This record gives sequence, structure tokens and C-alpha cells, in this order.
Amino acid sequence: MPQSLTKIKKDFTEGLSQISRFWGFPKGMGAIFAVLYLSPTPLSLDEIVAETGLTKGAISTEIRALARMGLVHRSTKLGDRKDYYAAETDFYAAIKSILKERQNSEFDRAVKSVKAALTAMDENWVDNDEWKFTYKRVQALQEFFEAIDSLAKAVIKLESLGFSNVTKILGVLK
Amino acid sequence: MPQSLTKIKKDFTEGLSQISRFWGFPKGMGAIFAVLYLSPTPLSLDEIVAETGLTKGAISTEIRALARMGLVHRSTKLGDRKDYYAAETDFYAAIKSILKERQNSEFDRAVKSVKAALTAMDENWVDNDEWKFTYKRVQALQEFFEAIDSLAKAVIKLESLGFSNVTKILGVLK
DNA sequence: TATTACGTTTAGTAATTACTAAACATACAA
DNA sequence: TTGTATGTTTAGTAATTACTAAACGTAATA
Repeated sequence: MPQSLTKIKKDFTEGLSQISRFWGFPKGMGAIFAVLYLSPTPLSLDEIVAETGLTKGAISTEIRALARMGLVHRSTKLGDRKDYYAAETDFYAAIKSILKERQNSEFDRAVKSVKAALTAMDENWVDNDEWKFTYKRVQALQEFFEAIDSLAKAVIKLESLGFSNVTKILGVLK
Repeated sequence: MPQSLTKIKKDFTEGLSQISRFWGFPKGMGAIFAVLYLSPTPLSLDEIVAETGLTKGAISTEIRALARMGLVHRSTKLGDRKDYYAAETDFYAAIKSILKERQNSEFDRAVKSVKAALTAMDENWVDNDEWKFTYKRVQALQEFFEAIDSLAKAVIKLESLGFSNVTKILGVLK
């Protein structure tokens, strides 16, 4: 008694929804991606409504976020005014795209505020132990962020982040 | 007119709070870590209450999460029944610890559900195009997750993930 | 110009999450 | 044993976030 494709798709979609939530995105976002990812052809907004049960409004805003991250692509058909959406299937490309997006994010602003704390201290140095201690700690964190940042930038620069590169990294880490 | 240390600490704490939120943790968690990180000595619960303005209850639960991730350490003093908390200052160690924690998480369960979808399809194969298409897609995602997972595992295995290793990785990616 | 077929925005609601205040548990001290 | 100093749990509230329903804008078509 074979499990129906419908059931499998549903389970898969639920799985991605949870993964989405885990990363702090709405679970609906994961569901939208899953539906597109399992569709052989690009889907229109209304088709996504039908598949996910979400409303047009929600999908409209969330799919824009997905597009900004490079996880879905919007296309049109000649003589059809609907938009059609397809999932990005090259996940390595998606990672690059997400990392790029990250650069202008709230996160980066916060990271910069650590850097700012450091320069603020530089500019009006007070020579006591507490001051020195604080400085060192802030500096250490800043350096850590910088390391992470150069990693991210290195990944962005790769033309392709395929399995070969991942394998290389694994090799070095041995 | 030098910026006071208090002001700098406050800014720093706010920065970490935002970073914490960005990663889907409560902002209070970032604040707690920041306060501990900038303290030369371990702090008691009540001292953290004083510094952050949060209540004991909140701190109690959130600091447990931080400890589970290896971002703070609990200690005691002889003849003093308070607990004292200090921030982990080796961020690379913290990353390892967080990755380990992740292994048993909700995330991992979700990832496994993708693998499960795959085996479910294996076990009662239907030989038509839609089925094949779906199988391929699910399989591709599963392989991607596996690549990520081996990376994570490789990092966990390193005795130390210092700057040298990061530099090595950067070298390979050139 | 009016109508239709779409996507977007908006205002409000539901659901979730972070947090508080206070009761509780525990261990030590008197 | 009672009281006191601690950390934890719980029940409820505040704040945030995800989502809906419906109004809106716009461009193509009649």
C-alpha cells in the first residue's frame, strides 16, 4: 500500500516549515518554498494559495522576501499577466545570495556598533585597569566578527560553491 | 569630554541584544551575555538582575539556555551559596558547543524528516515521471543538508578552531 | 471609459514568544 | 524546627510577529 505522493509532499512541506521556523523565518515561508520546490513548473500566486492555504497577501509579502534572498525566482509568460514563481534549486547559489543580503541587514548594523564602541574608546582613552579590561574584551569580540565576516566574503566571491569546494574545506579541516 | 565607560557598556549591550534577536534568540539573552562578557569577575544572579533590569525568573531560564550552548559557565564559591556566572571568551569553542547542541535539536529532527521522505519513496517506488521528479528534488535537498552536516561535524571534531584554521579555510577558498 | 484580472498594501486579529510577579522548592543557619 | 537566602517553576501579561480579509492600485482588455 504505497504512500501517496500527496502525503509525501505534505510531510516534506511540514519539514521545511519547521526548518524555516528554526532559522527565525515564518513557517509559511518554508511552506511556500517547499511547494515551489516540488513543482515541476513555476506556479502562480493563486496556485500557491491553493497549495498552501495561505492568503494572497501573505504570500505576496513572503515571496518577496524569498526572492530577495535568491531562493525563488519570478517569471512571466507572454500574453499572461500572472507572475510565476519557481524555487532556486542551486542551494549553494542561494547561500551566496543570502550572505550578500545579510551584508546590509540589521545584523551588520549591530556588528558595526561593536566596532563603533571600540573606536569610541580609542578616541578618548582613559588609562585604568577597568578601561583596559573592557577594551580588550570588546576588541576580542570585534576580531571574531571580522573573522566570520571574511569567511562570508570569501564564500560570496567564489564563482561556484559546489561540492568540490566543500570537499576541499573538509580536507583542510582534517 | 570622554564617553563614560557606563555609556560604552550600555551601547555594547544593546548591540549584542540586537545580534541575539537577529539569530532568533530573545534580546534579553544577548544582554545577559554582554553583561557577563564585560565583567572582570563572575556575577551572581542578583547582580545580573541589577545590571540588566530583567527579573530573576527570566535570567534563570535564559542563562540555562546560554549554559547549554556553552556561552556561559556556572561556578560557585566556597562558603557562599550563590551561583556565579561568567561568559565564555573563546568564541570558537562556543561555536563548537553550539553546533553540538544543534545535533539534538528541533532542526535536526526536521532535517531527518526530509531523509525519511526519501526512504518512504524508496520503499514503495512508483514508476512515473511525477514520482521521479519529486524523488530527485527531495534527494538533492537531502544531499545539501548532508554536506552542511559534514561541515558541522568536521568543525566539531577540531581540537581548536582558532584563527589558523579560519585562515587555512580562507586559503583554500581563494 | 468601464471592466477585469491580477499583485500590493493596510488595518485589524490570532498566535506566539518574552517577560514579570509571585508562589514554590531546597538547603543551610540559627 | 523555623527562618532565611538562594534558584526554579508557574500562571498570567505585554510585546511581537504571522497572518487574514478586504480595500486599493494598475495595466490590459473590451
